[in-house]
Amino acid sequence: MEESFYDKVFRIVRLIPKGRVSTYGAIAKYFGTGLSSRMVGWALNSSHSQDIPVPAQRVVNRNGLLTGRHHFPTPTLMEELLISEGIKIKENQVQDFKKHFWDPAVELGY
DNA sequence: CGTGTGACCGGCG
DNA sequence: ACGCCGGCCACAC
Repeated sequence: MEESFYDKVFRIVRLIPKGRVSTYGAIAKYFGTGLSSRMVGWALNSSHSQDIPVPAQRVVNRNGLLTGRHHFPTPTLMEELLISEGIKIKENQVQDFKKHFWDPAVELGY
């Protein structure tokens, strides 16, 4: 069973530690510069269909903005989850985003 | 089989 | 500094 490109994305997202956040671009880059960031968000669009919960709330755009919050069951759920993990959110924006940033290419060692 | 779309990113005017 | 445009790959219709 080869894992689809979705499963790879889900796996990386699940590897994001609690209290950390990552970006679509960072994950896409981890796959290789060939993959565009759009694919990451698109894959996450199917995350709801996965039996294994995917912490998609930890994935934000490079601005630290919770762009994907509209795709959650409730638009406030994403913010609530991040706050619940100790991340501070202000106006749909991650505070100290750079400090909470988790880069798979670095943390996982490329 | 071709077109459109998508939770983005980076470059250029 | 800001706004607009193209690119990039995968999947659905």
